[in-house]
Amino acid sequence: MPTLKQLEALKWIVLLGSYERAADRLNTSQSAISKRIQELESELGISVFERTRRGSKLTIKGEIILELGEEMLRMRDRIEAVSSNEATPIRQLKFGVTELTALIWLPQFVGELRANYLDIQLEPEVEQGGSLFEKLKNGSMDFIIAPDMFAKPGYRKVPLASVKSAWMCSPALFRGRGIVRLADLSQFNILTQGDQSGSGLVFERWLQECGLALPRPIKSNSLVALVGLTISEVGISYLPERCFDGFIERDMLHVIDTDPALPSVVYAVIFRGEHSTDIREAICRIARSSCDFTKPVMMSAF
Amino acid sequence: MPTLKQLEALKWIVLLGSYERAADRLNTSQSAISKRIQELESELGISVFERTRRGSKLTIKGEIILELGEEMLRMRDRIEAVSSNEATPIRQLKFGVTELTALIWLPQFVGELRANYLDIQLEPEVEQGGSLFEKLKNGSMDFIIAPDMFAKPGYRKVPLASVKSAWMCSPALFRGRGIVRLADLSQFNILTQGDQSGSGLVFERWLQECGLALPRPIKSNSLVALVGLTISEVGISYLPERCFDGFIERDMLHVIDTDPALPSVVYAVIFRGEHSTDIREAICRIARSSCDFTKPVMMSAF
DNA sequence: CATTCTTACGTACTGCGTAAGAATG
DNA sequence: CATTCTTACGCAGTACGTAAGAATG
Repeated sequence: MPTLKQLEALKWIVLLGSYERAADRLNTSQSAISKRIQELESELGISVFERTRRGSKLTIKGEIILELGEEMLRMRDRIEAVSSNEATPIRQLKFGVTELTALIWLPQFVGELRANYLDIQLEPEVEQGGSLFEKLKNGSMDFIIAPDMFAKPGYRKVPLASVKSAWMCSPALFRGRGIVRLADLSQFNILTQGDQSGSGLVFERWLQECGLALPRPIKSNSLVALVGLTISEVGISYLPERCFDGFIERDMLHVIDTDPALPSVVYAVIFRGEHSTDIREAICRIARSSCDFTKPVMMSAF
Repeated sequence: MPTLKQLEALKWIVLLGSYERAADRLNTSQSAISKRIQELESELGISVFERTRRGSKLTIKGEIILELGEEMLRMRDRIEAVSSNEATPIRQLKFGVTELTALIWLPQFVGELRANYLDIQLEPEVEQGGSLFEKLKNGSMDFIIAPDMFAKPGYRKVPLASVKSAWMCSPALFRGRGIVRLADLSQFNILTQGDQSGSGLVFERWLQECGLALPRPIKSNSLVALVGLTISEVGISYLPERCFDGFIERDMLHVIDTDPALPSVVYAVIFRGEHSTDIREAICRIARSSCDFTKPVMMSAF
């Protein structure tokens, strides 16, 4: 069990180049630093430094540990920052959306938001539902627009729309019309968003319910990547319906109907804490009026 | 300075609902758990629990601290995992690309990769250059394809292509042809990828060199979001040249020529460690043959 | 021989467990 | 009065500093 002190020692040794300088920086003695590293190494059962000659160098694993350690230390700093900040001031409005929203109605939403709150500095981040929810939880976002499947009690959820997905592939892979049996899907490569994605989760549950084992899927965290890979005949994927009608018309994508159809996902505006405020209401109103998960998207370089 | 033990106690208290059960889980006494929480609170100078009645509830800050703490604990676990794993087995190939690559030539790349290495399970992640490099550093990716501006020594970089950016906006905002003075740009809202992005960094350096102060930009981490916002007349942005020619032809985007033009960014395949292997060479060869940063992208829902 | 890390050893203090006390419903 | 957290107190082991020793170039 490595401790933060050990990782902090490691960080400063690497940064300053010697145990002594690290000791100075941390207001302690060289021997203490030496011990921290020794304990780190003995507890992990590896060497973080290559103790060859004078200048010690990090081992491969040492570098990885350093990197993870630095991230942990940054989080510790954030904990301290959160603790000292009395009621964070009126910073900018940070919010998150998924790629689907970014592709379709984010501009509309941002436009209206800016029209109503000219003086607010917006910072929209695009990530998968799971990551968005993490960031909402840990306080680095003010609200998110995402599938509500990640939400637990303690959050204010305002539903926007239900989004339906369908299996799609390149017509070159499969052109069949009618309803396809699930077992027949497994002959194709499955392209999927990982379990950080709302639709990814839906898919995995659906798969379990159907009792289907899928052959080595290709995972990616990006919707546009998935669409591109699907069009390029790498495999089949489940994509939001309607949005890609442009591709279907151009015969670049083909919808596969399955019998237990893929379930829908409900998108919602989600806030930390269950209370309501004027601004929150305004955001929801604007989101509700701008949102549209069916507008066709065209994007093609393939 | 919170410690991991304190945060771990917090985590299990919340998870199991009582000090006692947390103590059991951590093989210690209730009083030890109580002390850890007390120390956590006194060191941070806040309360993490609302000590009302029987069932104590987390405070708002407490929830945020819990969340950050859990992330830290996950990282500690990863450190231990990295340390115990002797030379990770032949897991899947995890790699990262930026959105630009995902939009244009990722399918081509994945297709060729799969043709050459049928048995490998691919996992392409799409993120900004900075995040990709972090993940390469901390060992959660095998290689990345990104602007090489983040790389330090200790990495194998194989350049692919130079990508040039240009200022663009909706023709509705500005239609002027010739060369525009920089000062005149500041009348528009600037849309920018944050400093996690390669082109975002380039932009900020460029801005400093020009001595230009930019008026409250809208930051987003997503290229498609940026393009959408630009087309929707929210502001001007710097986008890769050529890729969006389709929009320019359709009069949805307009290029603004500036005098010190925006500098280019060199994309590269980047690996941890400077050595070369057969697989690495193969990856580079395939990347070099598939890559194409100029193919026009069409994507429109706006 | 100068620099840098490791070892040795005595000490101070942190954090622990037992057990009793306070709060709560 | 049962449950759950806090306090009190003595103990043990951790982590530290000083100072001397080993390695390296």
